[in-house]
Amino acid sequence: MARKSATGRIGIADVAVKAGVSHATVSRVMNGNFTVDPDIAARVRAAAVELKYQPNPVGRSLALGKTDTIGIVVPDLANPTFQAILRGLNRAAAEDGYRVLIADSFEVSSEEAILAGEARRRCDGLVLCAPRMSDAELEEIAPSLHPLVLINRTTAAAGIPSLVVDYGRGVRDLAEYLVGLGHRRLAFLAGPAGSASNGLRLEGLEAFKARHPQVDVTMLDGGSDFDTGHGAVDSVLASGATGILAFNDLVAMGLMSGLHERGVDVPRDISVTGFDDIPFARYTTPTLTTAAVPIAELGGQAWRELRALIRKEDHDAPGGRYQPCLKIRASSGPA
Amino acid sequence: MARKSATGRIGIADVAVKAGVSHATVSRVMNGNFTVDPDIAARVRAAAVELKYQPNPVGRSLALGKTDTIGIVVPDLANPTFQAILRGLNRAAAEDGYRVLIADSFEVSSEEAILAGEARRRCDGLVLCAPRMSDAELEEIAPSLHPLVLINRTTAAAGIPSLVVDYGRGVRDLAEYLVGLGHRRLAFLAGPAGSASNGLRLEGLEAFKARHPQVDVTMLDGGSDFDTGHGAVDSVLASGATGILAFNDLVAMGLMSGLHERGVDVPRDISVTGFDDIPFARYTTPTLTTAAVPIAELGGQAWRELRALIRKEDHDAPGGRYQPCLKIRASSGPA
DNA sequence: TCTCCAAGAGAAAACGTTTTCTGACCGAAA
DNA sequence: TTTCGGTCAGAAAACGTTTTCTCTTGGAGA
Repeated sequence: MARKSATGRIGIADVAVKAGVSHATVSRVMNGNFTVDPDIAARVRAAAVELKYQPNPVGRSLALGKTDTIGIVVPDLANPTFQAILRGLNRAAAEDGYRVLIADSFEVSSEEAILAGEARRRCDGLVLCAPRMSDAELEEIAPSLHPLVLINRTTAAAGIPSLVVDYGRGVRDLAEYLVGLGHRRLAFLAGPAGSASNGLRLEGLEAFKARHPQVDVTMLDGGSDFDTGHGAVDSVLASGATGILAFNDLVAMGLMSGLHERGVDVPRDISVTGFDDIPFARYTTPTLTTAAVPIAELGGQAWRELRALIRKEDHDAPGGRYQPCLKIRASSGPA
Repeated sequence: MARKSATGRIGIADVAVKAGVSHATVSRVMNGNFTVDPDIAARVRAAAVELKYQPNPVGRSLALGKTDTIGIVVPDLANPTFQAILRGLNRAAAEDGYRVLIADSFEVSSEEAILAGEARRRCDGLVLCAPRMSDAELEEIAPSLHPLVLINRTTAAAGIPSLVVDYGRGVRDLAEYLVGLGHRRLAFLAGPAGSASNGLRLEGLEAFKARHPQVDVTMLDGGSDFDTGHGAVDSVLASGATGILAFNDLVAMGLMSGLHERGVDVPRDISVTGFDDIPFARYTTPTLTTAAVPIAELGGQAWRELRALIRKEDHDAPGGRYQPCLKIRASSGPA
């Protein structure tokens, strides 16, 4: 009968006793060390199977100094973008035998640093997604979080790879596209004020305005979800714009829904564009013109960067800049 | 200057040396044990702050026999239902200071048991979401995973709380509703063959058919995503049904998109219903009639069940059955 | 036969905590 | 003055592994 340790679980000691060998030998056998006599190894394996021995990962982690786990900190798990990054990250990490621990800051930026630190200590590395904290704070804590990979944020701290989507370029491409269709009055339905990706979009729009002084671009306050778009119908109509650049696909969908309720036809009366190309964008009516970001791939790439850091490989060109790709669909048309 | 241990991190030993006390005393101070002289405690705290000491959770876990982490096993992280459960679970667990470790089986049911076992060993408890494994296998491994909470699956093994959504009831309600509108030919666009929740829906439909022998219900093969619905247009039209019960909202949306492309008007020509009431259901055109499941709440409840198990509280009425609630919207109308 | 070397297994240290046990010290009661 | 009891800090064990070090054994070469 299996003797149980204090915790009630079978430990390496139980196997050792059963097989009549030492702890060390059991450990060697379990780790495929070939300096063990085949007969003894077989005996140990038999004992392990019989006792249903499963190594305790916590003890293992302590001895090896690694957890085979990485952490991801996101501002909001409900956001499809972060969900996609998480998915890509988890898939890629799983292929290398790593697990993912979640930390959601629920958009409370003051908690982010503590949360990240705690997560980091339990893991071998960390992915920090679009942190809301200030540049100064990020730069200060970044070194203590190493190995660390940033997504949609950069920092001056050294040795921190950064994967960023070129939102500025994407929104500029969308604006150029609308102008090409003959639109002369555009409106930008902005995202959350503090958001770095919103800042990048604004920069892109500034560049656009510099090239097209004749085009009128109205800035409208916004947010990042359905309701934002749905609630922005009045201000959009009041702006007189015929081409609307929504912060993202969710906002665009909310807006289209609201416009539909008012009897405004998209794209005949107003063209609407989103951003992200979430899966649903293909299935709205009308289907949504947007800028596609290979977002799950971003998660996969984040893992590869992190893996290189964990393994201390120095690999070429850490970090990277992702170019969004225009998806022209039915929600946009001639002015 | 902070002396560094072999791993390069500051440990309790460094603080002890700095403050001129023993490990034990530092540990006591860090854990708010009041049997320590206030002067010494202050000295220890000062040393800890100066060295930026942060306790190593792995060492802590080993000593305490707990990780303050729970695991969740899902068949597919890309599925909005599981995302919502994860979100609810994570939020509720975070409020109690617990973290969530993800394990995605990618629908490979043969891997589920191993995955669950590995996840469990790193955590204090496990939530198993809609496992695809057989009843026999589930019953066999369930005891070894304790504390364990099941979602959308039950098992004969003792002491395992189970939170299930009454999909059968939901699909029956939807069917009754369509019949009430005058539909006499229905079609059910089924989900994945092995899925337990699909099984429950089928049971519900059987009950419905028993009550309405005059109604014709066609069964169509399906799946659980957009493309399934989109690709099912032909078979749906061929069935001659005027009321379509889609496996879930995603399938319904795909179907509506496909019907729209064919010029079939929903709900004038055909009524379509979904299941789940995902956030997007409110924003499709036409808005989607569906059965709402408080799915994120399910995640929260799963945490509370698990917490009770971890704390060894015996609480009343473990487990529970969730009744879907009809959301009548614009995708359904008179036959 | 003696020495040397290699192979292989056990003892013990290490990882970083918590906690029990032990012992020193001090004040109060006898 | 002695003893008892209580307080508080340090020593050491415990958690479950891995790994280094040490020791034994057997075989080969001189």
